[in-house]
Amino acid sequence: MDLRELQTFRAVAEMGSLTRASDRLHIAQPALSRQIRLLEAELRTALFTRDGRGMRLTPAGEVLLERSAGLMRDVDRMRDDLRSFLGAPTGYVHVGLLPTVSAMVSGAVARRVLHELPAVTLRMSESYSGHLVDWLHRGDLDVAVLYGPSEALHMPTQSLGHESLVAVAASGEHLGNLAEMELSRLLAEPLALPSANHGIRRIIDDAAERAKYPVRVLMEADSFRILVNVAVQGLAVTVLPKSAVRREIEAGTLTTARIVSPALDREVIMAWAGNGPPSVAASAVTSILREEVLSAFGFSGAG
Amino acid sequence: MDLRELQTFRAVAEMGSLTRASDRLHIAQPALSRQIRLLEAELRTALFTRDGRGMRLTPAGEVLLERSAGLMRDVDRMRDDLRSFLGAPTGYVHVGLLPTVSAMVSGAVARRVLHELPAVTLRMSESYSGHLVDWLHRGDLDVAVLYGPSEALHMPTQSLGHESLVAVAASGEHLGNLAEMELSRLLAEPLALPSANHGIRRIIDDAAERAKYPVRVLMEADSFRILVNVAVQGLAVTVLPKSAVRREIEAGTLTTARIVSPALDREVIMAWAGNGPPSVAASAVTSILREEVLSAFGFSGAG
DNA sequence: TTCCCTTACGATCGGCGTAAATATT
DNA sequence: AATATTTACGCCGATCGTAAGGGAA
Repeated sequence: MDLRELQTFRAVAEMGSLTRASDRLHIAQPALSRQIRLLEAELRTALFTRDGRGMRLTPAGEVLLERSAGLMRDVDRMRDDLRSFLGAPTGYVHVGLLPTVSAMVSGAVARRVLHELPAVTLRMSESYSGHLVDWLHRGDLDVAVLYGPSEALHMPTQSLGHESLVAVAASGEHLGNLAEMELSRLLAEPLALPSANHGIRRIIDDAAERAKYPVRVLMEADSFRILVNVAVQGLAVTVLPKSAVRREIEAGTLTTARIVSPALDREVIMAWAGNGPPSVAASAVTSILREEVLSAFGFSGAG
Repeated sequence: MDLRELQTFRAVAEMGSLTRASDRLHIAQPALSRQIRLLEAELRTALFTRDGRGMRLTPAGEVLLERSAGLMRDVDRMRDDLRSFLGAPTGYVHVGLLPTVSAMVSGAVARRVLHELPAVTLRMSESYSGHLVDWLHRGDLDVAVLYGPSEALHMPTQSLGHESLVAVAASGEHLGNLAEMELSRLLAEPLALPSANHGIRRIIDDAAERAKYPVRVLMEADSFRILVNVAVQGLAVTVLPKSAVRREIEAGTLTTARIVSPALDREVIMAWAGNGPPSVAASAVTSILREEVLSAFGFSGAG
């Protein structure tokens, strides 16, 4: 068993065909056929069934595909760490960001990593909490910025600070010049919110339920950009972290009001995949990411 | 980076010399020199310092040696598991046993594994609790039988049952024909015990301390065979699990008395290394081991 | 018939082993 | 001077790519 054979196996398994894998790997099909044959001989187990229309994994093949994934990651990370040993952090780092966080820090993080960690290949993915947590558990992400609470994540986390949520509406509409707005009053406005189980929505629903207020939304949208656009149009009021709409506030297109009775906020945390210590490169990127999040959210230090 | 290169690296690092590693690997020195050179080139890091008297690891080399160990284990286990997929469990299984347990079950376990799991290469190591726990944590052992309590081991465990300790002496000496003996009376006899921090000794010391009895030992010996021999000579009384001296009891050379006020016992547990699920072969051996321990100790089922 | 995997075979590349050179204590 | 690593070089084996063969839908 060879790392090259394993890589070939994975490509074939993912492509479902020697022909397509040979395109991706830039190796002739017969060579791949031979590698798979040798691998199956060594393991004394059929990894694929050939059905004249491609290659499909046997149960044993499924097992190998699963287990080899972690192995290949470990190898890559070890190689990167050794290369980082003398000189600059080197390697591949995959960061997960929530859309609102991404909007605030992705540009600055990208710029700083490019300048300060030139040997690091950075990948940033933007998605929702549930997905990010899954990816962390699967080891696809090195680090992610999410919203708490951190319990039940079953992985190492660090709190960065608490961020308050504000009601957001087009300037001159709905909110008037109010600096504060009670939750009960907010819930009477026409609302555009994310759908159930998204971070912000859950906070609002929980607070409303505790206070026995009903929540009636005008429309739901699972993208904070859509929500911002809807608010800009003056169609509805939405709820967001204030820093996510800083630009629109400065441009004068949106106004905000702090929500009170109760005050709504959420905890910003960093989370790491639990499998082994982070790579040198991932640690370096994490430092930058932490600094940028703290500064973008106006947090002081550790939360 | 290649698994073969990694294996070569590890051999050189452990031998401290290309020449000696070439003996062990049955490969000419220049070939090894070349492999190391290529590996260092790929990682862009010196792994060894050459000082005319051999090869010594650099700090980067130390890191690679450490991290590659887990990797190679993972590879081997994956290969074994795939080979076990169709047909009989296959591969290498390392079992750790305490001396007393080893005396009772190692023969039966070896026989059954040989017959029932012919494709498994079994290795059994006998040592004391502290060592076994270390080896489990380092991943050197697949499974071990130890004594509880299982707390603070920080690894998966299963309780097999509680085993009572008995006072052991040569027939006709010290114990007379007593079936039971109070702890206070036991402590007045000339005692041969393991030294502090060994499992049985700790139980005795703890019980004595709780009852405010002083513990005075005639001699200490960190081997249960020595203790048995000392007891057979009629020189002292010792404390052991009854099943460990079953043979001598049947031969009539030793007699035992159950210890009461308080009754002393210890929990027999199995423990696994926490890193990843056990291999197919390890699971199969574990089943046999569990059955043999339960039967040797006269336990009924799960403890 | 079409698509895809397998077999066959010549060519190339990489790695091993022997032998000589070099460096360090 | 002795010991151990590195360099040089010829040889063999492994793997690749091209081309032809074989099954299944």
